[in-house]
Amino acid sequence: MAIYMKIVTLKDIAEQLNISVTTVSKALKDYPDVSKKTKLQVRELAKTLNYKPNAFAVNLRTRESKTIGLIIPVIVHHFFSNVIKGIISQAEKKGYLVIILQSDESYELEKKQVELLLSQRVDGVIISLANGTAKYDHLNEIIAQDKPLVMFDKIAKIVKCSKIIIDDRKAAYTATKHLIDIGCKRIAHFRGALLPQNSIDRFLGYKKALLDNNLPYDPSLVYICECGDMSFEEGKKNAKQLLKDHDDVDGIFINTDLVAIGAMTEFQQMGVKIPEDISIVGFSNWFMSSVISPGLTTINQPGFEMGKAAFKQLFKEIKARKKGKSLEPKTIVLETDLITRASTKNTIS
Amino acid sequence: MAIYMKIVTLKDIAEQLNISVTTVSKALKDYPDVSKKTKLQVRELAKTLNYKPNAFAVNLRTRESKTIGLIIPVIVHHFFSNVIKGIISQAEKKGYLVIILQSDESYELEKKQVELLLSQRVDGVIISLANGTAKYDHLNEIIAQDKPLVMFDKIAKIVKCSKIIIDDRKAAYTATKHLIDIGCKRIAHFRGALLPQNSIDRFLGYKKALLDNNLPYDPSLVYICECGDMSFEEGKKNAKQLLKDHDDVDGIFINTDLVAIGAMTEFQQMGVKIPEDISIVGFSNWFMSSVISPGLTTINQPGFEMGKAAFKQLFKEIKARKKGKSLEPKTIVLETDLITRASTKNTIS
DNA sequence: CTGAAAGCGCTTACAG
DNA sequence: CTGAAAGCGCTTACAG
Repeated sequence: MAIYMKIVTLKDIAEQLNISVTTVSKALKDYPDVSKKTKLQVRELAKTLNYKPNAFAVNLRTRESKTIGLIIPVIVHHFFSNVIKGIISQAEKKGYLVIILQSDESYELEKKQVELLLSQRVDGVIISLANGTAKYDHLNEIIAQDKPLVMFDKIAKIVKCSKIIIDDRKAAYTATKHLIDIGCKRIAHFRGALLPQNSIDRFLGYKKALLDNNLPYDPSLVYICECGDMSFEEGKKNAKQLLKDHDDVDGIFINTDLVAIGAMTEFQQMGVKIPEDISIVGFSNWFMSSVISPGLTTINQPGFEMGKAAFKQLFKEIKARKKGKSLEPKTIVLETDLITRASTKNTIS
Repeated sequence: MAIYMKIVTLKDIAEQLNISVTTVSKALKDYPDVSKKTKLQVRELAKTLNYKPNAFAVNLRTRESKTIGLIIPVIVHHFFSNVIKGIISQAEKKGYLVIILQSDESYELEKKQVELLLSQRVDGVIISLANGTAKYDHLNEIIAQDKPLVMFDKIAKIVKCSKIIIDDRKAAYTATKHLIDIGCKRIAHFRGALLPQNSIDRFLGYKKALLDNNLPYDPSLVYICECGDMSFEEGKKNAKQLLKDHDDVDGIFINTDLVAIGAMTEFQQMGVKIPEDISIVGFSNWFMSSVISPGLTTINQPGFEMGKAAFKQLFKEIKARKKGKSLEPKTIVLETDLITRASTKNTIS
């Protein structure tokens, strides 16, 4: 019973007005060499018939789809979903659509997804690497096809493309220094996965803060996670292990809030008091961290801004390519800050 | 210095093998009327040259893009990001890509985004309506173009398309009944926005539970939110107002966990004890609700499953259309359950 | 088993 | 100011 609309093409408009398809096309695109009268007629009819250019044909002709691809490790994740939001909002402003894929921290999946996006001929790719990614052929293929590629958060330094990051080493240094400043002497670190550059840098920042402040660096205080993406559980597990291994730890710098919250949950169940017995600093500033109790001191990582910056950079590179230019890869470093809450002792009070 | 790869077409392969483009195309698609020998040759060369069909051309010919559109009110949202994950994971299995747009609870934006998706000629659309959506022309246009449309969570009953929902009325009834069972006598309700069907149904479930259990229904106990998407703040605001208006309330059924968490935060700051003074039940079972203290009793809403079901239904309809059939719209109701935590008094202990 | 041809719906260089 | 023509890279009905 529904009234199905016929899909209108340039040809339909041309026939109804008894002019050529060429002229219709030009009129709609406001070419200067079409008479005002014709333009008006064409536009009016196009509106009446609800004409929409067939994107498939336009894509084929113009060799661009106004669509970009985004690959992220996890979607249900405060930081990453903020990045998605940033990318989408910025893309929409410039008339671009975003195809989103989730690599689930798997290199194999990530590789397949890059292939998929390339075969869909997206105009560019934004990616945050899976923890498992240690080979970069799939990324180099994007570059070899002369397609813009922007990495953010979990990057590979060796890949020649633009990157949007924070200064992970500095942020981790600040986080650890805060623990030192409030008097912690034995500071552990839950670093998460081994591979990603940001986890390496955060570890280095932690270590440097210790050494700069005359605290010994003890490798047995650093907990690595071989697991996949079970952050909350990982925090609980590490916390339990830590209590067995070391009874003298008085502070922990934990890579990622979700892990920190897992650890706090475990500690509270075991009767360990935060911050009286152990002070905790997280990383990322998930919304959750502000509503749990005690509130979690953490490093604020600007997800939304990273997303915006990533798309802006990608867009610049897309535009440059259209003009036949090629931009030098650029690395943009966004600011972070320490947000102190009740999970670390307040020296003032 | 980078080695740019030439993009290979069927024509390139055909020329190198001295056969026709037709045969190459058929060989790659494993048509039965091509000799084994030719097929082997073609495939091998295609592989060597890293041939990838030009999706733009394929789309134009086949009139489908293997891409669907998804419009959701908010991305940074535990429930919705789970839905996204469900849709993407299912779509990937079937070789479909997903373009995601965020309506920000705005009808105007949502309308524009539908236009965008239609002009991109996606193969189908999945949507959860903005709170502000009260007109459905844009949705009917999708249907008029004979494109599959699936709604989930925030639906419009009047639109003739498939829907994936939960039994909101029943779930709200269960939530309210739980408050009654543990002895609450004056139960308030934060219903959120006025328009969306699910908020209406949840309100009706709340009301019915009261009446079925001989508790008077008092409209002044129902708090509506005219604001946009500021859920946490909304909870705080309502909680504050509630304390001013009514000092006898002993239970609240709050639409959406995030609002509930805002309310709990406010109550704790005001010295109101949960659950001793007021018991609280949320809706949606955000991860956060399990780690705050006290834990929030809530209704578990299966976001991931909803996403999967939504794509599955859309896929069925896409397939049916290809065969020239048209499926009757189907409404799928997923199960929910009550998860009791410390925010409601435990009658057993 | 192979291939010439038409066509999907646009855009644009070119001619008039 | 207008339009015929070529072409983007495929797919497929049809002929041989």
